[in-house]
Amino acid sequence: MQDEMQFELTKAELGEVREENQRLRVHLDQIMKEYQTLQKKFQDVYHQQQETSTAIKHNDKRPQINDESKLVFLSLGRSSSMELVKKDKKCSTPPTKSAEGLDLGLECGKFEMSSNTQAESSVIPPSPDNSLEEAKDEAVTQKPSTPKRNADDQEVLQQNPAKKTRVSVRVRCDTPTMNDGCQWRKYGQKIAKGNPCPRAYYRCTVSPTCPVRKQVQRCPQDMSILITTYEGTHNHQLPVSATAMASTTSAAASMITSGPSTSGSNSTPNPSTSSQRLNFYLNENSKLKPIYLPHSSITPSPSCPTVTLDLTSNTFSTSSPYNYNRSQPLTSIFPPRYSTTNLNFSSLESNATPISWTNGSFNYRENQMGSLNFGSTQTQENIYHSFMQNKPMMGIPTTTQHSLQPDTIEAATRAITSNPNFQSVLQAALTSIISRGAVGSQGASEKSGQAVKLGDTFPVLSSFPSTSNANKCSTTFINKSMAANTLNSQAAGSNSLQCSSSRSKSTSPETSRDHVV
DNA sequence: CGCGTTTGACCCGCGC
DNA sequence: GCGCGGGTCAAACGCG
Repeated sequence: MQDEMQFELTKAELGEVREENQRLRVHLDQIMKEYQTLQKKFQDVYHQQQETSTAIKHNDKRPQINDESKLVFLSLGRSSSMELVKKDKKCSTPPTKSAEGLDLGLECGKFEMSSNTQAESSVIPPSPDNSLEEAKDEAVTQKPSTPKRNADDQEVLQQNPAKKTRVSVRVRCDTPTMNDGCQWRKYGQKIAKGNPCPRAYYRCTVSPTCPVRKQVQRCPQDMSILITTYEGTHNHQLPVSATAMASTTSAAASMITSGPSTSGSNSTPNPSTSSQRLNFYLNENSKLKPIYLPHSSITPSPSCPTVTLDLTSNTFSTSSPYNYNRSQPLTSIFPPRYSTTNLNFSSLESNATPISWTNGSFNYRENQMGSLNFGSTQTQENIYHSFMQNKPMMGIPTTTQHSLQPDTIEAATRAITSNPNFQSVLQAALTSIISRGAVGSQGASEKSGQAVKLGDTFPVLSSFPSTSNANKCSTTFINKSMAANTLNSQAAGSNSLQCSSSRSKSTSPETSRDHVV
């Protein structure tokens, strides 16, 4: 009798879960429709803007940057760099609508990134199921196995400039090196000029033939900042814990390698070109729709392109992310021979540090799990706001939230969902959360705090009609998603952003396969 | 003993 | 051509 009763109960529960799933699907469809409508609107608006900017561009006599000389500066945290703060405060050019509040606007006019133009502008073909790491792999594996330099090497370098792309990561870290999950062997140390701190040279030892090297150096301006520069791409399977950083760096590098076919002319270096536009293109129905990224600047240089991911905390005190001087390059802290592009994903909050390297590990603050601060992430209004009120994230004072325009959220969503490179960066960040959670909750049940926290992070999911069963359902959904994501990023090195909130809104065919319903 | 680090020497590119 | 500086090599050394 008891068994029968339980069977009936389970049956009823199953029915409820099915109903809930049904509701969720309807809700998802609705959101997708709304998203498509909004995206279409955005396209129209952007198309108009593009026409205007193209006209301006044609009149612009500034020389194009050299493909080989790009240093992209991605600030995923909040940089304490005074230079950045100063530049930001100086900025005067009004922001583009699409970038409002996001720090995703364009600064570097000639640096255009497009997932669609990757194949054209780069020798590295985009790989659908491999992370951008793979793309870099192809470039790097062309290197001679011997580290000795020779004429052939130089030839290859010239033929394949993308191969020398570097990714520099700036993080606050007390330990001598940050633990990125990979195995490194130190093979040299040098005192670089202008920096009292020695620069250490490491080689990847996971595979004896792995060409990847990294340089670790303290920032001369702020000793607490560790600058790790990665060069090359692993030609082997990465440890799970290493995938996050690897995909982050490769994604960033891919931004460069997928860069401008439009910057073909190798003009002479000109500081005036520093204020250029950094375009992320939205891929929508085969049309390229750039998103503008502020805090980006490029100085032409013949040197190898370097991407800098700034994961330090940013002490922006300005209330507007657009009050920077667009004519001012951000290259002051970098050698002038490198061009720089700064992609600033910083939060404007002064007390929230989403990413930190503590004890040598790449960590998101526990109390901010999954909180990717693109501008004022805490203020993802509408669907987010009620969620936040009900379940404010620990450590994030909701009372001090900045007001974020709805179109800012839309722009962010589009940026995330439309550009694979951007997605990869985010995916890497998320992967780091996931892998960390996996480590921290080994053997834990499906309803571990990790999963719940991750679920909490995604407002779309959390805003779904919720019942007690629905919660179970959503949690399962999230866990499955996350498990799939982890698998994707580990095994296949998926290039797409494995973010539930994004996925639910994505309409691109490339990402549709990631939809989990 | 094996592995990783240290460190001085060497190589090479670049600017003058 | 020369000097400088970044990057790499490899012997010596230290540690488990």
